[in-house]
Amino acid sequence: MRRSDLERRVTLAATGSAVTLEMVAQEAGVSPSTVSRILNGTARVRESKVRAVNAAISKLQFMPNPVARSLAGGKSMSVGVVIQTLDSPFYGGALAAIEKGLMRASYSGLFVSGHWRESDERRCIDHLLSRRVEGIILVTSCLPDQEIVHLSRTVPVVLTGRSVVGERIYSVDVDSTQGARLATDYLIGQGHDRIAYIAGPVDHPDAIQRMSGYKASLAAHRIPFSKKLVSVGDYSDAGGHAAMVRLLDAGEKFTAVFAANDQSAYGAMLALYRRGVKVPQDVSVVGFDDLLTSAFTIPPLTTVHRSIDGIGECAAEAMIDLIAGRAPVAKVSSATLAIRESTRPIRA
Amino acid sequence: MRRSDLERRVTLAATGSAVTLEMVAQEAGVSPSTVSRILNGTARVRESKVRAVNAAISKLQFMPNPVARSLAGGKSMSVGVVIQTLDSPFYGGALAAIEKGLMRASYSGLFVSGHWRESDERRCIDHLLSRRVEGIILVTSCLPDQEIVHLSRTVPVVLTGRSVVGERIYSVDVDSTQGARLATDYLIGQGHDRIAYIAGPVDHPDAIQRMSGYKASLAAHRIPFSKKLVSVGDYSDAGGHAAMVRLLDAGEKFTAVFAANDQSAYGAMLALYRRGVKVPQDVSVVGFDDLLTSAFTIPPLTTVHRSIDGIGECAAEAMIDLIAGRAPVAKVSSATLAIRESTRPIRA
DNA sequence: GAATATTTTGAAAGCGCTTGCAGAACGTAG
DNA sequence: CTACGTTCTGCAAGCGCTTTCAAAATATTC
Repeated sequence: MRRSDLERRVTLAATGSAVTLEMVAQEAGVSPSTVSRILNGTARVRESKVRAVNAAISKLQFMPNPVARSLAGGKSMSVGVVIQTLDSPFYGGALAAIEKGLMRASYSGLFVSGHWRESDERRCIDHLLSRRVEGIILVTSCLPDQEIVHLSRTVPVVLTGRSVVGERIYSVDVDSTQGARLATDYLIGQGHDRIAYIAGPVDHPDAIQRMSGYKASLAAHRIPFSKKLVSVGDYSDAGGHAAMVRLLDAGEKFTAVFAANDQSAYGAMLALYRRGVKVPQDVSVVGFDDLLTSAFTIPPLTTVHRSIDGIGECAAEAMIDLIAGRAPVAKVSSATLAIRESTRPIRA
Repeated sequence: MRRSDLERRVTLAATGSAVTLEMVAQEAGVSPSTVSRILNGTARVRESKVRAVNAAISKLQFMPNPVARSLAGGKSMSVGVVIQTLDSPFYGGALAAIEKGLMRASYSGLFVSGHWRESDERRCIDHLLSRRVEGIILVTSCLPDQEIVHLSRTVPVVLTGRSVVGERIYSVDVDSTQGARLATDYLIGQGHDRIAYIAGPVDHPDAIQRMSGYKASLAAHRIPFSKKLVSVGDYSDAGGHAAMVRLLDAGEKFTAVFAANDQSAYGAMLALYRRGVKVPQDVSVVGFDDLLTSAFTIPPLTTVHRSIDGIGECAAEAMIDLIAGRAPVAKVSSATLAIRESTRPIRA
């Protein structure tokens, strides 16, 4: 025996269950292989033995050791999830949904955050790979396409918020363009034609989509696009605030603002409030994401709603499919507009 | 060979790195044991061999397989984190910090959410145990003390937001009482004496602390406590909103409100706004938690600040200590008040 | 320089499970 | 009843690493 009895006992306690498959086999009077086969359904086994083994399992309260299982079978039953930041309500929701979807297939998620930094993201991926995850879900990754394609040669990849094509890649693309279009259309429908836009980070694929939705809507309604009405934020409250301040300082007139995400909208609304500009009386504000809190801002925010849960679960399911070698079936619902109190028709 | 070459190649690809410790040993001209020893620093090894091995490692780009490591060494280098909900900004922050702290000791976190349900929480714990986590961090668990003590016989436990004593239990207790006291004291210092309180769930240990801090402050300033000024919420925006509506409908007068957490405060402020009550002109509002967004509400919220990051990192460090068999050293900074624009001195 | 104390090292036995292979058990046909 | 085809089932060889034990190499002492 390698370890002293005491040590061993401690380890056993520390690992939860000391019951091994071998003990089950012995108890049931069959060989370990048989137990394994019953556990995994890898072969037909005589009914009587199945019963004996099941009895032994519940009697001994056996729980297969996933670590050993991974080592022997080469699969870890876990998938890595790279998220940019855990402390945003938006990503929190996505995470919760992914966890749920993964759990359902009895997979575990290893969550790590990349902080919007390519280098961090790479490190995270390495970490996950070293943990032998069976797949990686990239939630709004900031890595270049090519690198993602490369990664997909090692493990299946699911990514959200952007679209990359590849054999073992699945993009849960939420088509932000359409959502942005929806928001802008609505504003225009309410009579606004000087609509400011608070953009997301310029190099962010998702932000680019949103911007283009905004532009497309303007174009469709023959409203000229003006650079002066665009102020770049960074998807954060603070960024939205600063962007609005810049807009206000520039003195350009507008009756509505479309912010690339809810958090930017929060910041923008605060800046407006500080300058004594009333929402929605003087300026209408529309956000994007429909965070849980957005129904409770002052005033409650009109915003583009996408089912974060839906996206997360879809990503998880797609990953399970990919791992199983099946082609995932797409089915993300499109964006809708949650109309609340931060917008109103422009007065004639 | 057990698998066909093709299969094997696929598996290798799927697991990231095909380089094994044995290959390194061969390359360096030493035995696997030696490589292992160098990797883990478990014994002195001749300098020349160390160099050879390191060279081989970097040449082959070897990454030790944590799965094999776990199986052989009995440790999984991962700790389980049970959180109630991922989509609250508060918990998100805690999570991020825990992840960071764990990562620093090259541990991974397995995050699962219990949804405030005892049964879910138990299931999560079982899941984590079956994954052979080396410890479990319970973020505001709703399990009874006794069950936690029991769990600690299996793995070390760190818990936040409440205090349970036990040999392998460490409570990162944040003493919400003091924070609540701070907030109420401040309001009183500003001349308020009719201070409403929006409580958290009545059976929540943390909520009980906050409530008692509120009461203690009143008592210390000889202000009678009135049940009529207390309205129970559930820590959510919606709950805070409802609680405030009830308060307003009851017609009880107050010049300030202290909400048990920021989200309740958001809801309360919205209810106030809807009734045309101005914050802070008519009523001052104080929250608790200092969520990232709280600096961007309208008006920016005065709130009790506790370093969520600090708590999370502290929990992670304590867990590492516990796993290593060391006694964790406590060091959570106490709460402070972030004074912003939702409060003001009462006019005489 | 022999004898002894130390430090390094390698061989080998696992960790708990999966799985290829071949033998055992059963069934069926001749 | 023998021969042959099917199912079952057990044996044993790993998965990649850690660790014990004892042998090998080196250092120390007289």
